[in-house]
Amino acid sequence: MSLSIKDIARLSGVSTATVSRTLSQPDRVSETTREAVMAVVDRHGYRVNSMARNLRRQRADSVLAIVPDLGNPFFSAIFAGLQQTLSAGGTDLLVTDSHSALRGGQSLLSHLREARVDGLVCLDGELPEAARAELKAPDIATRVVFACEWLAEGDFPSVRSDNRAGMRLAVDHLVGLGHRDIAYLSGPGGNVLDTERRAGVVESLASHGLALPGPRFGSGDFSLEAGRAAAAEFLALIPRPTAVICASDQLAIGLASGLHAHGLRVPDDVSLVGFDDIQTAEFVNPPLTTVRQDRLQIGVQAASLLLRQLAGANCAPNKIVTLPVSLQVRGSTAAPSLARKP
Amino acid sequence: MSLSIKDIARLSGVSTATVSRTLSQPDRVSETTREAVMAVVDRHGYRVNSMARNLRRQRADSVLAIVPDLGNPFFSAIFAGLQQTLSAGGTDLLVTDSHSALRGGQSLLSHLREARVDGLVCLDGELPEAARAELKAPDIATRVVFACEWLAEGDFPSVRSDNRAGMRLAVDHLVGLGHRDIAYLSGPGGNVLDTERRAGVVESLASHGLALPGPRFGSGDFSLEAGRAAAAEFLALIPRPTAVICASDQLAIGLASGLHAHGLRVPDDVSLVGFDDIQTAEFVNPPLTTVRQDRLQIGVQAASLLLRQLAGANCAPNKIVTLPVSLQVRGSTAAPSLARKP
DNA sequence: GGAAGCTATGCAATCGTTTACATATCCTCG
DNA sequence: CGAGGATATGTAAACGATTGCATAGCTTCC
Repeated sequence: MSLSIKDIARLSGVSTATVSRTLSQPDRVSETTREAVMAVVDRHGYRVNSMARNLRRQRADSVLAIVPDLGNPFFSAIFAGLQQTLSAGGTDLLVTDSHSALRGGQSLLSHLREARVDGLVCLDGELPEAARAELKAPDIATRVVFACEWLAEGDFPSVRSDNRAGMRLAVDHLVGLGHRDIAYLSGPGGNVLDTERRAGVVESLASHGLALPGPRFGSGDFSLEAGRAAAAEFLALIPRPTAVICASDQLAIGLASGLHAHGLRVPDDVSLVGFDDIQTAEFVNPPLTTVRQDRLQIGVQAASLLLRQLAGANCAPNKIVTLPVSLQVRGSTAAPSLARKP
Repeated sequence: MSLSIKDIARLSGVSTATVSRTLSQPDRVSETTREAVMAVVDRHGYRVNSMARNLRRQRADSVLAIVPDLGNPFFSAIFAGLQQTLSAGGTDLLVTDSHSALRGGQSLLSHLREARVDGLVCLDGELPEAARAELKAPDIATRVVFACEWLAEGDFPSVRSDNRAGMRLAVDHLVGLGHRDIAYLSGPGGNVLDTERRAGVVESLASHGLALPGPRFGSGDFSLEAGRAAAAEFLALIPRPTAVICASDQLAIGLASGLHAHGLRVPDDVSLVGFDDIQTAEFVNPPLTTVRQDRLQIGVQAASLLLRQLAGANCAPNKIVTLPVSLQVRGSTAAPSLARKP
């Protein structure tokens, strides 16, 4: 079909070695030769065949990002960050979701094992046990970084937001407004983000001499529906909290909608804080006060961490990059209403 | 590093040819041999090296999706659809955005030309002239499909929503509510979606004996900011329209916010219709009436079209798949207020 | 019993590069 | 002038699979 390096060599009267060198190490050939070869290359629009090159070089020049759900818009900005950094280094980005990666008993690592990619950016912290075990093999572990979520075990390098600091901002904000009865709406049980965020809330409340109301509040995932469903649960809490910190924006938005359906107003009756700062947060009514994660930056950092790792700069074994977060104060939080106190 | 087919051959006492056949055409080897080989394969966790296989087979088993902006959450669902269909056929999904694909005078096609991918799903209809020209080369054109957006020229296969039908739904809805002065808020000039949607509006208005107000209204992109900026422009329209159909949800949401800032209420003073049905549409206040595109399905169809194309089923040269849309009626549209008429 | 047809396997070429090593040319310097 | 060191290029062996062709053993059937 298209021309190979042999054709170019023949057409320019040199050996394939010289053509190869002209293309990848131009200063290793004489100017005369270089110009002659390049002329032929340009005239015919020759491009090296990356399969052959990769086979020979034993690298794929690409990495795979695994997310829980490709359809979740939360990840877009992270992809943008990954791509931005990777493409600058000539590396391609493949994407998949855990579900299809694991379908049919497939290994999470098939891409790695088949040498289709050089490394993995894993954005899913809830992998099945079998997958976790595989990741820890010594020749694999050095090619994986986690981002956003991570594994409690295993010491993988990872990039994450400062979840605890975020919750401290949220708690301080609410306490500053005068709230004392503050609840935490949980995400998926066992999820590392949920665990971390809850711990952050507990920790910060404690520093104000406060504590969460007894029972765990919320169950299910990070979704709108779970938030909506939690409204009924909220109504049963005694004493009723004046503010709720939610494990995600989706939960907060869902909860707001559920509370509204039960006749409660935000922030008049209940203050709400989310986590993530998804685009929608700014547009719900009232706009959601939330902890903002810099998702683009998570992508950028994860990519560059992985790239360094692959380059053999095995500098820090269990390196963890923690990114700062900020509180976006909007309309869903206000001082608790005094009327309800007595 | 890891085992090659030679090692497996040696360990199981057969030739590499037999190992290869055992793995890819199991019925071509005897049961005895198959079991012996598979035992060795399983014991050592052997996986074929895809670089070598791809080089030999002259295919990459992967396709590249090119979007205008990876950070735009609009594309998430499309990626999910693409991935879902591709992975079922053992094909990988690479993603990039036009910007990085074209950076540094790179060709849009470098991935194709370098045999890194078998085909392209292009979701960007606003490619620079040079890129368009390249795409039309005969050996390239058969490996490309467009989705969402497309090129007016060139007869590429493409998957798209029924933009005109969507606008007919919008117009009929508004006219049914009693609106007669309906404006169209344009997206980027020259964008094929904008052109098509505007034409849909014009066409449908005409069938009701109506027409757009004279001057083009709106300029810039599909973004929130452009919508917000268009509010001032809207106020200058005489007579002032009672309803606006926007080229995208983002534009509609931005416009709503701009109008609000100028003291106009939606839908009391102006009705608004968007296009896309992005997640946020449901949560803005008032919730946005909009034309819903099935983005997952766009992905699914685009992937299967490309796969068929690559399989050589050159059935339909300039095949166009048009997907149905539906109108989501929400709170941003209402009958025009009578008070303003006189 | 032998030709014809299967089935199961092996041999070796091939895919398109990169690169270690060898070679040839030219320059420099004592 | 000849040794030694650059510099520029070529030769050919990988990289790890797939597959056309050849071969050997077995059936089958007249």
